[in-house]
Amino acid sequence: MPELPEVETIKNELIPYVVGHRVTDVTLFWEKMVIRPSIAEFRAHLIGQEVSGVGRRGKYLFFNLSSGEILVIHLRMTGSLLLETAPSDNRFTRAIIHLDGVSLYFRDPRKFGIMLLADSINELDDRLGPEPLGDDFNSAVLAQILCSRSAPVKALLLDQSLIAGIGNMYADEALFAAGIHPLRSGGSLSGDETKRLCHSIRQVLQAAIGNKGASVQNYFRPDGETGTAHYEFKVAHRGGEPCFACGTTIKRIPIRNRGSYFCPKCQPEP
DNA sequence: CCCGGAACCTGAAGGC
DNA sequence: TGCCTTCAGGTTCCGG
Repeated sequence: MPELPEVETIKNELIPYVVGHRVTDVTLFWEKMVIRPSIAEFRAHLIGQEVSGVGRRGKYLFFNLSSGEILVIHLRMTGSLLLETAPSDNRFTRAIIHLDGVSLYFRDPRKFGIMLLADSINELDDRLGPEPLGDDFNSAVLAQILCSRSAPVKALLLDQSLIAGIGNMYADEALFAAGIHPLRSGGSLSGDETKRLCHSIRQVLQAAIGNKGASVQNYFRPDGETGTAHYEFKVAHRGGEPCFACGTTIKRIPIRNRGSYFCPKCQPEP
């Protein structure tokens, strides 16, 4: 599942291959993935443009185009962007962005991924909370986000309009690192707990970027390689296994229809 | 505004 | 062996 560290890794690894190159053609095998404008306009606006930069906002990846427009891509759950000349398996290729010199294959078994053209980055900023690794994110900001909320803190961490980029895996990891039960209501956290959670969020995301992301299920880097961040998971996807800290069996419960993993001893009940 | 659940999708895994 | 059900989760939409 591409979350912030995975999208950051993809961005970093795409830059040397696409920046300064021109879009020569766009092939679409699953047209519903283009949100706007129309298919014809999407292709017409894209073809001929030079990619002047690649960026990330939350879990969104975007390409700056010489026209000033922005190509926005969201990989959702199973999407990947592969730099290939001849993919060995084209079953799940939903689109190909042809550049002079290289082709970018948008692979997505579940067809949840999307692309769209935007006039500016402001369109993303309007619906997204602060970047958790940005200078403007700190425990005071997090306290403001969580206070007076009755929803489970896990659900709040997953709300992209509150904080941008945290997904199911890293929400579980950050809550474990801070020793906070995922069902605790946002408003119930003490000042000390909020500080710990803020630090844990940043530490967990930064470490995962250092490991080039976590390859559970369908995440691949542009060269087809996997990341190694999942080898360091303490609770995520470890249901039924013993906690590394205390030996207690890691539990899994549904929160907002998401599997939530935690240690019942290290993260005491609300 | 706030909260929770369904829908969008389809491969993989487990049950019988 | 094979059919059926369930699970996976990022985002948006809808109802209370």
